Amino acid sequence: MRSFVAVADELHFGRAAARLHVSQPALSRQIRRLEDDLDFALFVRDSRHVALTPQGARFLRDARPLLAQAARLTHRDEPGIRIAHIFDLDTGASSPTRSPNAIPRCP
Amino acid sequence: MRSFVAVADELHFGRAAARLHVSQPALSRQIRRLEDDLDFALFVRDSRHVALTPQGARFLRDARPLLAQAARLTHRDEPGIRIAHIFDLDTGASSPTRSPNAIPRCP
DNA sequence: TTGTGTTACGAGATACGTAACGATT
DNA sequence: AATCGTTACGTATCTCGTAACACAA
Repeated sequence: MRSFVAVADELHFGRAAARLHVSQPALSRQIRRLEDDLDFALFVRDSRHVALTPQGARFLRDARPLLAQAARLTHRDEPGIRIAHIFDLDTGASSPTRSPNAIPRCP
Repeated sequence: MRSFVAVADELHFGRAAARLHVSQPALSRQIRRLEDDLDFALFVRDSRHVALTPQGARFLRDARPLLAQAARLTHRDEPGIRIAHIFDLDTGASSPTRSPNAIPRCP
């Protein structure tokens, strides 16, 4: 899906591939595989232009927030700023038996 | 993440593996890989009990809606009911040049 | 001929299942 | 002894990058 969004942004497989640090054939295959999984076409390849299909545009609208949320999940404490939820502070304090892995990422 | 939710539901690797139609070692590796990617532990394995860590519980709260949304994206027209958005009706009608692939899934 | 997307193909990485292991009850 | 999670190991599958191809401007 990340690859799909990149291609949808660039509307150009070469530039999208460079942006993703992947070869153009690999990207082409990724998109085809996604289309096979979804059972509908995401792009119309005009062999000179790349355009979103209506279904591709719809998928794009839903894919962006999903990727954003997933990124938020995965790199939760990556930046230098720690963000905590009051409930987490609570749960963290209520079971101080043994911190499973205390990785001091922000010294 | 689907595997993680299964284990979190069952709190038992064997049952979760059966539910996912995968072997127990494979599931164990999947969870470990996810923990490695996230850089924090999701479960505490007591060699007799499995429990969520506070961070695992937090991850679970966020993972469920994300998976639900992803499933909605992937099997959009799977059931017998077709759901359309008014904007999609519009976009579909505004470019009737050529339907990229018209797969009549509901005869 | 140049630019762009797609196939072909061999190589490396990934993920699985079976089997063996360690720990706990 | 039984149960439950993990590690070892060989194998099948997947995915990549390079090279070759097809097609249009």
